[in-house]
Amino acid sequence: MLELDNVNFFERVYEVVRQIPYGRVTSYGAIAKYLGAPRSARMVGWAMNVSHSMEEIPAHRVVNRKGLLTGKFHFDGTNLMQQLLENEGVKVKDNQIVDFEKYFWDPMQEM
DNA sequence: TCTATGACTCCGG
DNA sequence: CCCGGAGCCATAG
Repeated sequence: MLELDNVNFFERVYEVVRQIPYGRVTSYGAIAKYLGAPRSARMVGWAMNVSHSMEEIPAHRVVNRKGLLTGKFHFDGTNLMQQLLENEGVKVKDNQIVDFEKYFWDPMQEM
């Protein structure tokens, strides 16, 4: 069966996430909006959920609009997501990125 | 087919 | 910024 557009949507999500520079972060909504589906931010999250079993996607660089590590619970370790971000020089406090606006990477603006 | 759910976001208070 | 409520939309059962 030929894959539908929603599969391309997933592939595009992965591609955008891979383009996130080292030490930078973005939000689900920004990616969704970049892909032309600003209302499908949740689908981006779903894409991340199934992506961890595929190629190595830096999902830890994708957080919600508040810079909160909402997906940390989906990582193996309890604080693995935070550790990965801090390893890239991103400060994380109480499951939230410090100076989120400073590290924010907007695909619409940067690409 | 319908209902529930969620790694979201926006809006009003 | 915090809280509660509503909108959105693909997936699971």
